[in-house]
Formats: sequence, structure tokens, C-alpha cells
Amino acid sequence: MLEAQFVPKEAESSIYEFWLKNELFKADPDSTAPTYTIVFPPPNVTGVLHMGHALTCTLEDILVRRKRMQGFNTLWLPGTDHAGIATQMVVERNLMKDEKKSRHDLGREKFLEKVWEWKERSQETIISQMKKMGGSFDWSRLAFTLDENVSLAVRECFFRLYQEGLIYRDQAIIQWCPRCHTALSDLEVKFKETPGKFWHIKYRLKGEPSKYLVVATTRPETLLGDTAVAIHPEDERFTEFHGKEVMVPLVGRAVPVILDSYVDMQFGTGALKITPGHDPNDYVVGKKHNLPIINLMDENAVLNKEAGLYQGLDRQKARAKILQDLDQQELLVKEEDHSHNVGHCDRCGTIVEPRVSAQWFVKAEELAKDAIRAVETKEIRIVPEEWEKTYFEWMRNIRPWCISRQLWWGHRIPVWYCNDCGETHVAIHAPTQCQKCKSKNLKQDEDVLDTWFSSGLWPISTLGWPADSTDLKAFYPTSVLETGFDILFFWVARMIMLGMKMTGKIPFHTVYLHPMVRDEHGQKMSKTKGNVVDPLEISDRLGTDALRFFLSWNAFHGRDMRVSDEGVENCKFFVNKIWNASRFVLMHFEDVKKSNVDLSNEVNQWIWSRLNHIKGEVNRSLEQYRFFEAAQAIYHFIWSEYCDWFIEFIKSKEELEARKAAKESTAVEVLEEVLRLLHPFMPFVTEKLWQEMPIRDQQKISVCIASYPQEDSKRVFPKAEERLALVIRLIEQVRTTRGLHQLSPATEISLSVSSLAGESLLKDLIPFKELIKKLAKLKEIEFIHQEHGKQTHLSIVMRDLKLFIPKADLGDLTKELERKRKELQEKTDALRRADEKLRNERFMNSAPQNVRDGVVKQKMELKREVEALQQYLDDLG
RNA sequence: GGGUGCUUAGCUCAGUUGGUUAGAGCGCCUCGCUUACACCGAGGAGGUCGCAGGUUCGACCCCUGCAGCACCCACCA
Repeated sequence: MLEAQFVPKEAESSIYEFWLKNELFKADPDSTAPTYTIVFPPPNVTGVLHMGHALTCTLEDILVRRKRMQGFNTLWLPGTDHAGIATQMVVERNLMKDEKKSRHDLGREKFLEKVWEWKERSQETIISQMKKMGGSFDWSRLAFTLDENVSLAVRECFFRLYQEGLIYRDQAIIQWCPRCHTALSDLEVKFKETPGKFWHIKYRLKGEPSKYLVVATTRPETLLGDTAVAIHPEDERFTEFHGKEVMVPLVGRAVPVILDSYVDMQFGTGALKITPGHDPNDYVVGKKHNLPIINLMDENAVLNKEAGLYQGLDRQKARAKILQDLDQQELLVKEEDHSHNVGHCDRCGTIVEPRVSAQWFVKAEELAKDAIRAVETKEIRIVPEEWEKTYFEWMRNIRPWCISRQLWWGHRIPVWYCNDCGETHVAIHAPTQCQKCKSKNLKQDEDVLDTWFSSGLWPISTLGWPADSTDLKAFYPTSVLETGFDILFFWVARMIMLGMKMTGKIPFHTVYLHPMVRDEHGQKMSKTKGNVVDPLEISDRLGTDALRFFLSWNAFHGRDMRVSDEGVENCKFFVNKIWNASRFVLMHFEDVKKSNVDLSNEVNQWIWSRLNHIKGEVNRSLEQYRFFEAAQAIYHFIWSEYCDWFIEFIKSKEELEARKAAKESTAVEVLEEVLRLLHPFMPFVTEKLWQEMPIRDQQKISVCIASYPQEDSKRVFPKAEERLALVIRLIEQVRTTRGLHQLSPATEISLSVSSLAGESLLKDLIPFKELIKKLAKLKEIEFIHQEHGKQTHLSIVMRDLKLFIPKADLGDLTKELERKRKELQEKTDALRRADEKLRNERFMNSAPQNVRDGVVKQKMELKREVEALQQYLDDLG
């Protein structure tokens, strides 16, 4: 006998322990079974898991658990990511808070020790949270992006790409974060619409100070680094400046006026100052015209000695001072409001500064070619498919990927420079001496790699690449990559590019992109808004099963999903429903014989048939990653069919006794099977209940490895489905009609039943007479069968009314009358429309047979219904 | 500026090659503490499928235009 309630908090941890103890999640590289592999997107070791991780855990676990039950050799590989810049920031912030020290106070070594300590703690938390979510991970393969073998893979990859000329070092303008003191890739810069000003500034013609060009800029402080002013060659307003030089204000430097069609004549004043050192577009123009590059700022974006008088001021202060000075010298023509997009550091929100420096780059456009083709040929499928367009759009316009970061936490770039002769050595292992001058005085590049570089190798590095390991042979290419669409470019695209380049094979055949998690109002969750819903708190309070079911139920193919407490609570009710249904079944059928199913019984036929359809639906939906559809199908089956009808059917005293006496097992067997069907969604409660099932596969120690239900054509009984559907309709009709007829001593219900042949109708229903009587709560029931030509009418006479004479008043009655009249009107109209349709020649000629038949059938039914309604209203009125 | 989606019941969303009367969950209203479950049961109300045209015997679905919303990429100084 089960306890009255399922208490998730108490049950979950011991169930998880049971799974671990029996090593149910361990993949076997030597197995001959087909493999199914998912590599878990490694969470950053920055802190705790959020709802997005919970969603990932849930959806991937559903896929993995189902495949495992289907007999696949299943590997779900867990891991965590060092997350370079993000983690370094967190640790730096804590260091400042706790010890009032910067990382420079500690030095590189000591600081990294701190980060490792942090990583250990954070990873431990994350692992316990992944377990709490019920994730069936193979913990023996737990990986971290700074593990030795992962590092080796990173160096190997770097080396190979360098050998092929796909990695190179170059002086270029990159986005620099003055707070994080590092270069960023284009993707790590987020542009935000920011209100600003447009300042119009005079640039006097050299030698003729009365003549001048007016340049408009949003960043006057950069004029200190101007090395030209550009105008459009065809701009007639400025022809007299062609070939001349103008004076940069405040600086007193003469710079050429250059002609370039890049300039938009309509925009601003038509004259553009060129600052190659601090603007990506100007940099391009500068290169083209061989202009000098002036770097005005240091790593903190504070003006350096190039800025002359303004040295030592930061960007904002310099701007204010410069504007003031310009105004004083009457060089400031006007200022106007101008809202424009300003780049911010994705991590810390600081306004980035374009800066020229030497960095390492990957020629992504080369790698992208194969990656594009893989998706074009559908070798890699992206689900939902709409994302393919976005993927192509980005991949076809991909630009060089800046991979060096001026951080301490990460993979050190595997490049060594000779301090004596300056030679560059790119190597997998640190060289002991310079190849050119044999000096032993070598120094490794100070920078580390972009964290996404190692992430891009994740599917292969965790499986042992570059070694030709057994895991790599067995589990690569992996099956599905499931993640949020926000890291499609950061991560997924790069895994495809690097994976294909390194192994010649795609890393996974399917990419499933799940929606973004929002709060109940559709707002992004954020700490500052205070609307963050913590998955662990919810799981603690309402149960992991409820949370997981909620997440899968809401994993629509849209772009976001909303999480609400209320929603999860409703799923908790569903858990409770299953629990109680099981309680009922176990209470009565604890000692049934296995496979003792009476298939001559139509109620049994019906529930088996229904279950069978659901099995098919769930499997089909999951194959298409339609988690919501699968979840809804099971929910509907359990609640609205198994509980509301099947259990209610068998609950009547006689029925129940008969079944118990015969040890009839349908009730248990259907339940046992549906528990297996549901297990991937709700692993805990289903395990607990499955263990209680008197009939189950005793060979299997856990439902985790019991077989996953598949559609079985032998368990389809269309006749029974049809008849039971009729019975259900009948009972529903009795229930609805009954309240109305309180005033007459006996009531007749007429039911249209065109779907079954008339003659057998009565015979079909007789076995259900008692059932109907009970479920419709009638004291007396009588069937009357009437033939009207080709049509069959079934009338039910109910006697006994006092039972249901409720408190309905006359107001309800008139309302009901009103409704019935409206219904009659609608039905009559529909009948007329059907009639017209059947007289429409074109319809009869071009509509398919089944549609025409449908209309005929509909017309007949409507006709009967109209007659019945007419009769009914006449009686009443 | 370029791109991608979305607009269906009070809310969140399904609706798979155009085809009988457009669905679900929640919420709401009415009734019922019936021996698995009040974390329950029975019933009910609620939709001119964003707007305007077009194609078709027939359109939530296809085409055109418009409006509103969301997101991504670029960053014209």
C-alpha cells in the first residue's frame, strides 16, 4: 500500500542514489548496441544553474532516457566550462570585495590559484544541481574545459590550423573592453541604442583659415587621432578642397582631404573625419589611403601621450574638455541630439573602445564553407528549421574571429617567442630551444584563447581526440546537440566548423534549439529586475517531476517560454493524480496475474486501443523534438481517459469484484506501461511507482532500463473505440440533459448515432446498460429502439428524478430554452449550407470523394438533430 | 539599413502537404466533500483565426499589401 502522498523532496535523492549505485547511466564503448550520444552544453563555472540549464537538463534527459530504454548504448556526457572572461570577472569582483585586492596585487600564479578554488566549489554545486534535476549523466566521464586532455586538443587544433595558415597573428583594429582589459570578438560586443549628440566642428583649410570644412562627429575626443578628412569625390560642395590639407582643431596638425565614395553625402555634413586608430570603418579607409594610425588611449581607455595636453584624462573627461576648448576657439558650429548605437562589453557592460593591436585570428570564412554545406545538404539538421536561414545568413557573412584574450584564466596560447632572435614557435608542447638560434631563452605568449575556442572542440575533446580513443570511435559523431538559440553562433557554428576541420566528420546530426526562458510576464529574467525563478527552489517546493513536466509541456517551437509558479503547481497536481490512480489500482489489483488480460471485454479493448495510439503519438512527437505534444498526449491519456473513464468504468462494485476475482490485469498493465512511457519526463515518481507494480519486467532493476513502449498493431480495436466513444457520449448527454427534466416524471433522451449501423446499435449498448446507469447516476434506465426508414433512433427513458432534482431555478430553464433555440437556428442554417453545397455543381465535380461523403453524412446528422431539437422545444414550450 | 519570426478563447499556446462543426492546458462561472485523488469530480460560458484585397467549388493554412510586436546581424561617422 502506497503512502497517501508522494513527497518529492524525500523520495528524489534516494531514488537518484539507487540509480547511481546500479550504474545505470554508464555508457559502454565496447557494446555492440547502436549508440546515442549527447554532449551536455557545459555550464559556466561562474555560479549556480538557472532555469535555462534546468530546461536543457530536462529536454536532453528526455531524449537520452527514451533512447536508453529503447536499448541504445547511450552516453550523456556532463561537463563544465571555465568560461574565461566571465569567471575571471566573478573572482576578481570577490577578491576586491573580500580582500580589497586586484588580480595584479596577487600576480598571475596566485590569482589563478584563487580561480581554481572557485572553480572547484562552483563545479561541485553545479553537479549537485544537475543530479537534482534527475539528469541521467555518465558521471564517470565528467569533463572540464581546462582538463589536461582538453588542453591537448586545444593546442593540437591551434597547431594544425596555424600550419594550414588558418590561424594568423595580425595587427588589426579590434573591440577592446577597458574594464576587462582584453580584446573581444565581434560577437562579444552588444550594441545598444544610446542617446548622444552630434557635434559639428570646423576644420580650417591649411593656409586659408577663413575657409573650412565642417565635420560632424559623435566622438569629438577622437579628433586628436585624426589623420585625414574624407569627402565624396562627386560632392560638388567641396570641390575646392580637393588635394588640399586641413588643420585638425586643437592639435594644429595638417591632414589631407581625401576622396572616397565610402562617404555618404546625405549624412551629417558630408565631410567625415578619419580616425583609423579608433574606428573600424576609418581603419579600413585609412588602410586604403595609407594613412598613419594614431593610438590615443591606453588599456584603460585613458588618453596617452599622443593626446598631448589631454593626456591622463579618460574618454568622458577628455570629451568635455575638448568641447569646451573647441567652443572657446569658435570651432564648434553646433550640437544636436543624435541617438545612435554604442557597443558595450557583453560581460561587464562597459562601452568598448576600438583599438589597434596585435591579436590572433582564425580565418573563419575558410572553415565556414564546409559548415555551410553540411547544413545545406541536411547532413546536419537544425530544428526548428527556420533557424537554418539565420545560420546561413551569419555563416555566409562571417568575419575573422579574434581568438586571443588578454586574460589570465584560460588556455594559454601555444606560441613561444625567442627572446634573442624574435622567432615565433607554434607548438603542441613547449619547445626547449629556439629552432633558429638555439637559444633557450623562450617566452610563451601571455594571452589566452577565447573560451569558445575550447568549447568549439568540446564534442571531440571530451571523447579523447586527438587520440584515436575507443570513446571517439564509439560515440563520435554524436547524435543531438541541444541548446538555446542564443549561442548558435558563439558555440554551435564553431563546433561544426572546428569539428569538421579536425575530424572530417560532422560533430552531430541534429541541432535542436530550445526557446529562451522568460518569467511569467514574458520578461527576461535578471537579477536586477528580481524576477529570477530559481529551478532548485521550485524543485524543492513542488518537486522535480512537476518542474520537468512543466518545462517539457511548454517547450514549444517558439522563441521563448514563460515560467510561472502556478504552471508548475498544476503539473504537481498531475503528479498527484498519477499517484492516486496508482494507489487505487494497487489497492485492488496487487495480486493480479501477469498478462491476464481479458480482451473480450470491450472496455479493455478500448483502453488498450487508446494507449496504443498514445504510444505512437508520443514516439512520433519525440522523434520530431515536439516535447510539448508528447507531454500533452500522455497527460490527456492518463487524466481524461485512463482515470476519468477507464477507472470510472471498472469502479462499479460488480465490475470491480469480477475483475478482482479473475485477477484481470488490464488496469495494472496499462498503468505499468504508461509509467514507462512517462518515465523520461518524470523520472522520479515513475520509478517509485514502477517498483510497486506487481507485473513488470522483473529482469530489469529499474524503469530506466525497462523497454520503452512502442506502438503495437495487435492492440488496436477500432470497433471498441467507436462503441465506447458512443457510450461516453451517451453518458455525457444523460448528464447534461437530466438537470432540465426535473419537472416531468420521466424523460426521454434521443441520441443520434449515425456512426453505427442501426440494427446492431441496441445490441451494442446492452452490455453497457448497467455501466451507463451507474455513471449517469440513474435509478432506472430503458432503451427504446426505433426504426424510421433507414434511420435509427435510440431513446433512453430515465426514471427516478428526485436524485437529481437540483436547485436549478426557472431562470436557468429559460436560459436553457434560449440556448436551445439558438442552437436550432444555427443547426438549421448549417443544414441549409450543406444542402447548397450538395447542389453546387463545381463542388460536386472537384471536391474529393471523402469530402463529399462527409457533407452528405453531415447533412443527415444535422437533419436528425434539427428534428430532435424541434420536437424538444415543442415539448417544452 | 539587412534578416528572421510572430499576431488563433481572458492568459499561454497547438493547428503536419487548403477539406465535414478551429483544439488543449490554465483561468472563469454553476453544481457536487460519490469509499484513488477537493492536488478531486460533473457541467457551462468564451473565437467574424491582426486588418484589407486576391487565388479556389472551398482559406487559420497559399499570394499581395498594410498595421503592430519580438528577436538576430550590421553600426553612417
